[in-house]
Amino acid sequence: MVDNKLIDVTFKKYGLRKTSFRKNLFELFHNSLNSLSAKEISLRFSTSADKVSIYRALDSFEKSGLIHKVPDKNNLLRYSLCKSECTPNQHAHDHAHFLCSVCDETFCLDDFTLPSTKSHNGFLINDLKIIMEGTCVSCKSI
Amino acid sequence: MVDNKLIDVTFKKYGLRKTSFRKNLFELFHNSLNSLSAKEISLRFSTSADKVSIYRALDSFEKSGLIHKVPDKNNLLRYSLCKSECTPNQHAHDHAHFLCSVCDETFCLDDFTLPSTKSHNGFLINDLKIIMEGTCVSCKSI
DNA sequence: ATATTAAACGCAACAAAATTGCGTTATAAA
DNA sequence: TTTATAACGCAATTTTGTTGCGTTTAATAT
Repeated sequence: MVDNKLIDVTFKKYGLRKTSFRKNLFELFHNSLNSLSAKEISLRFSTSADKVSIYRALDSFEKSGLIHKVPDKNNLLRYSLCKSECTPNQHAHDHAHFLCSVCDETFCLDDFTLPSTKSHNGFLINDLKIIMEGTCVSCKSI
Repeated sequence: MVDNKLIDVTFKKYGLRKTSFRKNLFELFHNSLNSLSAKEISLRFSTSADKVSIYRALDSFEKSGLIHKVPDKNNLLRYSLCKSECTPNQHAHDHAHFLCSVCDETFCLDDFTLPSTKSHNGFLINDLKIIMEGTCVSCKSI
């Protein structure tokens, strides 16, 4: 369960309306160790949430800078909670993403440092991502 | 236009049947500077190619090691021609991928070296990709 | 050259993911 | 409390990719 104060502060910071659905969605992200797809979100809601609301909420959360897209093994839309430093315009994701070949989950490896380059052969680089594939900690030990 | 000898050699190497459709598809990849999605392929064929044939050919080309999946800005299946060193089992893609925010195209940056790590915090890394976003050379100069 | 066999084709149907439209409801601000 | 607007929820639609299956075509053996 997430503290009401955190919800207030967060929603205010990101300029989001506090509807009960979006508060639940935020809680879900907050309590999830890794990323979420629309389908996973749908399954985790007891009261069946409309998929359109899910998609629109995700879109809105992303635009505000609260969550960010992460890669997915099956090309699904998939999101993770942003770090507190992120703003709508500037995301501070200096971490790598890890896709587990066994469980298909996506993990953020927060402490993996990315190379910092601004351009390469005339290509202007605004954003650089590292995506790893392999076996995650949990699946390794099975 | 691609030389018939190249087609012969390539299809033999990768164990592919020389159907007229697949020869055209190979030519298309060979003449493309960057990557192709199923939709783009479809549009580039004058004689409307069946989409199922496109998907199956792409799958077959990929499995043989002739082409490889590249990331796409809109979560589409997207492929690029492999380097000659690639085999069905082992791909030698030590390059970064660049996604242009303006034209949505994906480019392979062949000479961008990737870090080589085999594990991180208990995660076993089989494959590591770098994806850059920004403005490509062509779009920059517009 | 011809027959054989197995892959590739092409069409229809299907499935999953995501989007659009629109009238209704709920939130934030005036 | 009123008002403007964002969010909701339902249906319908679009887009992307897949499966099934009978037919065709290419590679191999005869």
